[in-house]
Amino acid sequence: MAAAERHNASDAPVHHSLKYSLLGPSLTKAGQDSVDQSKVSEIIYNASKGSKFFNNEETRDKSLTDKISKILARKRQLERLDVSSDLRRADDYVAELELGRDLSQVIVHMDCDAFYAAVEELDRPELKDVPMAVGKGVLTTCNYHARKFGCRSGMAGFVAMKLCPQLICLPLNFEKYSAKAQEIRAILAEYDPRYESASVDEAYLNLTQYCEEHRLTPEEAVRQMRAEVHEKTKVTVSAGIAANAKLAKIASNQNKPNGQFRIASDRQTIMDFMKTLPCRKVNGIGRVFERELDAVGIKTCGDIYAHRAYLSQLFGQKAFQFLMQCYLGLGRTNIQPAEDYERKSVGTESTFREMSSPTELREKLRHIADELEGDLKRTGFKGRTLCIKIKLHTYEVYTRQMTPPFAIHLADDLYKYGLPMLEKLMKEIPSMKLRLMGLRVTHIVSLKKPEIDFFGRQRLASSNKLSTSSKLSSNDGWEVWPEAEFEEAARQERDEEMNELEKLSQEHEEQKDFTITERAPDEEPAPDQEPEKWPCPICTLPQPPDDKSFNSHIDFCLSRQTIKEAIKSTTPAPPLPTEKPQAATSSKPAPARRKRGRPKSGASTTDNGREKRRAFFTGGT
DNA sequence: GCCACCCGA
DNA sequence: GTTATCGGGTGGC
Repeated sequence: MAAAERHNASDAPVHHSLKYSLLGPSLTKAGQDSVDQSKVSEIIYNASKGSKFFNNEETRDKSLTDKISKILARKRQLERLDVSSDLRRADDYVAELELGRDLSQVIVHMDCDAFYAAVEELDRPELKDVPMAVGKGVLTTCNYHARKFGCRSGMAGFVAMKLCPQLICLPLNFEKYSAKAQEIRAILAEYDPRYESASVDEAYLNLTQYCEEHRLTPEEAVRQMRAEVHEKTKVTVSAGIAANAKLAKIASNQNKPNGQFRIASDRQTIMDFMKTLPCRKVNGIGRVFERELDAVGIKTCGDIYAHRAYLSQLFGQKAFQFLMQCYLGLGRTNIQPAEDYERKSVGTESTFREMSSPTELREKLRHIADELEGDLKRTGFKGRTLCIKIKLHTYEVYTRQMTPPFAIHLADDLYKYGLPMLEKLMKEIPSMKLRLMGLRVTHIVSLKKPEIDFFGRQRLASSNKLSTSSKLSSNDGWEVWPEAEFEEAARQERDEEMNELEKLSQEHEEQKDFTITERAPDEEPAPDQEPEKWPCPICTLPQPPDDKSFNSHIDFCLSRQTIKEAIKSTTPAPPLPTEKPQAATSSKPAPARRKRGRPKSGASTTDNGREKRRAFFTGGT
């Protein structure tokens, strides 16, 4: 007994960061201000101790500690070096950002309070007065009674039960939640028809126009909107009002639940607000990045400035830019429907009881392939690259990818190309026991005929809003090109891609090892073909799309180039990620074992109620 | 330019 | 007894 206690006492301080990490990713969420975190932490720690999950967390914690000591060593090194050029670059960047600061928009982030739990409470009002959570295994959310006990979203169910034995856990009912979400969205649309849903229960709105037209202050408009939502749907929402999305998001957490908060749109107010704001409050800074920043002496966004000369070298260019924008309180002001964002991948994965038998694992893969086929059918995509993911019983994760000779979407193909990767992993990791398997396709190709624009994004059903709204970014270049011409060009490009794909597929069926035809420049054109120089020097299409002549194809390509250039040159600041062409070979041998990458990214939205995401590290101001 | 891995929501 | 899905960044090669 005494020995055990002594042991506890001695290893507790060592595990300080681990305990903090075990508190979970949603530590900054509302409702736990009055909670004794150290007590909660002890309970979680003791409930988890010794489990495989815990051991994995411990490993991760150690390697993060190692990584941090490297960062610190690098920092000490930099402090002895001449960083004046980095300092100047940082100051130039600040000046540039400051020039682009836009305080003219009224951006609102609205967030439903404990949404899933709130919806369940509507059906069963008696649950309002007791601690209750939604989600089995892992809590998806919980009501404010439960939060008083330290329960939080993302927490393991059994841990939550340790914290609060009387906790009632309900199963998820997504249909119910999306139905309610639709009711709410209908109201949001009255305030901003181009509102952007960030997830089922969150949305961004630009109320600039609404406030002007109705002669309302932002506070009044938001109060009215929240009241209307509450009245019509019986759900309470919190909201943040500010000059940009990043600030609005932070503000919406300020007076939760059922409250609102405005950060006034003047520079000094914003700077003062950021000065004392803990970094972790910013969307995109999670547990890991928080620890890294803390280690170099950055706890609040205000602290960032003093370290500006080192950030790029310590955390990378993107993180540097992101952090400087945090310091200045800058964020994006363009709010747009989630459908305007381009999906990049479709995948599925599932956790199961540990298994190691090759036969069972193959069956599992087949099942996942079936699932993915269903998802691809529903969403209307094929994928050029197939990725497999496995999680061992130790929680170690491995991924492998390969590129089939043509874009795939059928379960048979998903399985056929996935299996070799799985088999190879089984060889590399003797007697491996798995707890999760997943498949995902990337470099996806849309099979949907309708409305795909040059960038692969879906266009709006009703495009009139775009051209008529004067306030809304007239600088994005859309208006430059007549609608009809645009549509036609988009249609052509679609058709060409389809043709190319079909060709590739057929080609494959005929000859096993297909390679992109790369003809030597001096080679003779095939006899009965028109004078041409395939592959196309502009779009690299290997051969004539359908019955198009080379010249007409070139015309099309050239016009498309100029359109793209026009759009690019009229598009404002943020350096968009460069377009990445695709093509790949099969998977490589596995060096394996842990490494650490850099953080960055986030935000999720839904198309039909499902997930999607977007970047803020790249997001402009 | 691809791949594997990691982070965050 | 610790999820599922997606986007993005980094570093190695």
